[in-house]
Amino acid sequence: MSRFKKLPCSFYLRPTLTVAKELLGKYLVRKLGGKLLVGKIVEVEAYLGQKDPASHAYRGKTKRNEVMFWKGGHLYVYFTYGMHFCANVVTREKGVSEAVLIRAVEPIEGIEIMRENREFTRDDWDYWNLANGPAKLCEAFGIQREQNGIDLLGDEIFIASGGTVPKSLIGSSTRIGIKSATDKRWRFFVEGNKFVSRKRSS
DNA sequence: TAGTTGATCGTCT
DNA sequence: GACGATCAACTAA
Repeated sequence: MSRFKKLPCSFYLRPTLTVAKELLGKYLVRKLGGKLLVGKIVEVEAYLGQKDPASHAYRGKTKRNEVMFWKGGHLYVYFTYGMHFCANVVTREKGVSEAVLIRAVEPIEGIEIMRENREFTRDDWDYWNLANGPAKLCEAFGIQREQNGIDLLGDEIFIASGGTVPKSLIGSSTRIGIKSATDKRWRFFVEGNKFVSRKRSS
């Protein structure tokens, strides 16, 4: 799959807000059972560790958020609400607990596999609904607890270069589902893209 | 169509 | 013992 070129480690070592914006338009690639799942990233949120009251790492390192302190280029997967997983890309150098939450992707390849993973049965659910939310994305891509701490420079899961979204098309807003730090507009998404979460269908 | 709530459990206080 | 970086179903208007 030379079409999908893995991003180098250096991509993840830059400032988190920069990485967050540049992740838009890139491809999330997941190898699962010999099949390839690919989605274009259209929505992310930045979590700036100790500077950010909404971050898991705000109060310091714990067993749960340990991966956020690792070197950029790892995957931090956490379990929440008793039933959901969310995937983050760890950024910056080792010891800095910053990460980017991947909130939504546009399915590109392996759509049938994603359908199976999400157990789609209803015909009126179209594919734009497969991964337009952090927990749905993880379900569709088969990302669970075992993928916590995985190396994004490996072959199982990685981010591949793709189009870069022009600044004029990057929208920002407050982050979703959190109650603190609502003055930080660290959610970024592709303006007008129908695969972004929290958009009503019509 | 907008607002509210139940499901469900690992992690932290 | 309480709550959460969520989702989807349900209720009211």
